[in-house]
Amino acid sequence: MDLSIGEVAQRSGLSVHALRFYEREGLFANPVRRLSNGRRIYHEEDLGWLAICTKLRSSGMSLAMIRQYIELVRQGPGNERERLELLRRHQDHVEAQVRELQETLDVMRHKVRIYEDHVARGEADRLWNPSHPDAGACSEPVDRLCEVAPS
Amino acid sequence: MDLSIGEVAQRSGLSVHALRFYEREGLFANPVRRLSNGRRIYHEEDLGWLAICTKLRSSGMSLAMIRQYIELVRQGPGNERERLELLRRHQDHVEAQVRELQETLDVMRHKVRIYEDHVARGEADRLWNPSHPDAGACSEPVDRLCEVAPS
DNA sequence: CTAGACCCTAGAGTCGGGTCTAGATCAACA
DNA sequence: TGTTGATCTAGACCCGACTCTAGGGTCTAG
Repeated sequence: MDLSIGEVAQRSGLSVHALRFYEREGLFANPVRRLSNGRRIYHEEDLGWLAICTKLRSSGMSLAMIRQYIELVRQGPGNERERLELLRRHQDHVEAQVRELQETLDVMRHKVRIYEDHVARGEADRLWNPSHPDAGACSEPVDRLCEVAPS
Repeated sequence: MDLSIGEVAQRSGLSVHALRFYEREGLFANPVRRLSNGRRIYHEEDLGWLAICTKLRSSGMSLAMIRQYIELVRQGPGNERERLELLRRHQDHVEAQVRELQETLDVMRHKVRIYEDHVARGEADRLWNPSHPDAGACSEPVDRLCEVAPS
């Protein structure tokens, strides 16, 4: 069940360019083999790894860190502690990201709700306009727009 | 209560370079005023906006999208629906990110737990080694390493 | 009066992560 | 047989978001 680079691209969602690039960057667990004519052959398991890779990437792990991990794997047994440490570090990192995003969501939801209210009431014209000539008492100052805390 | 660019940099966590860059990119709600000698003066409310800006950035909103938003604000009232739409779009985006990160976390926790188990049991040497000469029955194939689903 | 801290502009450089191009090879089909 | 279409390599290019440099001004303290 050999796969061409095109098939792998389709099934992994990465471009053929990206696949070649990843290979150059040493991101494959097992070196990509070639047909006698030089063309790459991949296998199902490469797709599995690419799926993980993609997840790691989309969670902000750099290619450099992925390479580090896969290098440890290629070195074989004996460095499990290091692998574990690396994984834990990224896990912490992702957890921190989630917390940050949740905070941002609080802010966003707050702002969205306020806009919804005012748009719904049709009062929108008199609000949220820091520099309108008519600003006066009715419009909110810029720092209203900029409030950070959702409460 | 005027603030110099240096003070704003300190208090916002952005570099003076970044502040000038943001200004060029049109990311300030109200245009940054200058002293007669050309130096920028900022105010407290700019810090508020910068704090939001930073949150938006760290949640993956591009400078281009932030500029779009702030341009709507500068245009004054009448475009609240557009602002709302823009905010909602980003909110959806952040929510999707959180879901993705949660999935990634499932994978990571799973892998971490397995590594912990095996490191703890001191059996680590016989596992996780796709290419070791000794591989045989004891070691896990690469696709074990690459499993995606945590269950 | 001068040193040092801070600021200015325009524009070049950097970095990560790809993406694309040129020029060549090769297989299959009409 | 010639034309697709997929692949190959090396290396150039791109984009976003800064970051830094050069060359200069300004302010304050000693």
